[in-house]
Amino acid sequence: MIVVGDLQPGKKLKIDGLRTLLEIGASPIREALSLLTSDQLVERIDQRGFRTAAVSRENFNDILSLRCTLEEMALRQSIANASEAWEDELVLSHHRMLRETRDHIEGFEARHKAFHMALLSASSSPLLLKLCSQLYDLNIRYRYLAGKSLNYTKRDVSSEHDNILRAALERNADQAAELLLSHYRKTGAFLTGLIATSEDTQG
Amino acid sequence: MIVVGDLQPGKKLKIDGLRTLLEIGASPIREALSLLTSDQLVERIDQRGFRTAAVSRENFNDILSLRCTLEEMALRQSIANASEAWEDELVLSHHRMLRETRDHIEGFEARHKAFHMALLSASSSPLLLKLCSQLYDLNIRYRYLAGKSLNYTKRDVSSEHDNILRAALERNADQAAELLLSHYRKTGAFLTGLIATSEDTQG
DNA sequence: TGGGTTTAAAATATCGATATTTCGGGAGAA
DNA sequence: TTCTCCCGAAATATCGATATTTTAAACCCA
Repeated sequence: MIVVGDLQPGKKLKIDGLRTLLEIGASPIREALSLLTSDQLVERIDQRGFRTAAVSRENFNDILSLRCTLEEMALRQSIANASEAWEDELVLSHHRMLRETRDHIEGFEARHKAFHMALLSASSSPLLLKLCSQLYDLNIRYRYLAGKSLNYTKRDVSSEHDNILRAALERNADQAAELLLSHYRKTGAFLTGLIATSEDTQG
Repeated sequence: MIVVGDLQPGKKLKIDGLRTLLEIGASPIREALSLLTSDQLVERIDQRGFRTAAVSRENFNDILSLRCTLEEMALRQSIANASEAWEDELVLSHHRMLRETRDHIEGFEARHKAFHMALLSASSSPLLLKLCSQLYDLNIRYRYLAGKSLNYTKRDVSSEHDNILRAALERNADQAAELLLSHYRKTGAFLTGLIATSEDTQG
């Protein structure tokens, strides 16, 4: 709900409110919020409860920058360790993403993440993969906040994805990394503009 | 307690045991364990409770590799943003570390971390700093596990620290980064050997 | 004797309730 | 009017207890 934007950034998370909303006790909620705290999606304040992580352009650029560094690292490792099983999974996730794009826009985001994680999945570093996954979620949150309306799926991401896929399958790490980072920075620059307008809406 | 090694790696964390040990209720313990889960210090298993994170040479190298990448990035940012306040804090933390080395070995680790974090502290990326802090804790855990006996403080780290400090104060990012990474990799290689012997002791 | 099932014990996850802390309003004094 | 102090309301953090799940042993049957 935080990622998708159902809960406003910087908003106070009243446990009692969530309790009735989710129809479960307070303990599981506290536990969930505690977990999300370390994922940077929830902030904890002294003895004043929890709130959703604030958003800002600085924070967004921070995420984007880290993401580029880590994903490039992971991608190069992944290509270096490439196996046939990895290839299969990559092609499969790519196809599923395309199919989902046509049929139900709903599941696209999940497929999109699956594809990007598949690119990195042959990396030998579990820690790195986990960080990339977390940063992906932090980043996607901004995309949702910028407005689900932005039909960014219609841009030219499709061909970008195709090119990344091709480079990866060709084991061309340099090109794949360049394309991937370009892909991120392009959407990043696009979102940065949108954030500027809605910057003051945070509590 | 996990970092220092009071709780064995891979060991099951019985809530009731911790409850009597720490003399507090079960709820705070669950919450603490949940938080540590995202810090990679505690692993959660389906409905079977928690356990301390397992250790392995792969995991150690994983941590070390990420640490080098992220700290270099942070250090370069930090030096780029260097201010007089940063200089002051850096020199201060370095001096405190030296003083603690002479007087009470106990507090050395805290000072050591403070010094290393001070090096990075002028970085413009809060996320990056948080990650570095987490990775530091993961790394230091291995040092404790390898044995507190290893009087590594007597090695030659002191001069290494001096050189890093000097390079940082001179705003020589390249040299500082090289020295810092060399510093980590040297102790890393040192620990890797020790880990090999105690690898099978994990539950 | 060995395998599979049942059953009891233990541990976990959740719930309801209490105590502590924080937040906001209102009364009183300068 | 404005500042301070105090009190009441609300929310949080913790506790004790219950229910669900897991684990391990005991049992029965082949």
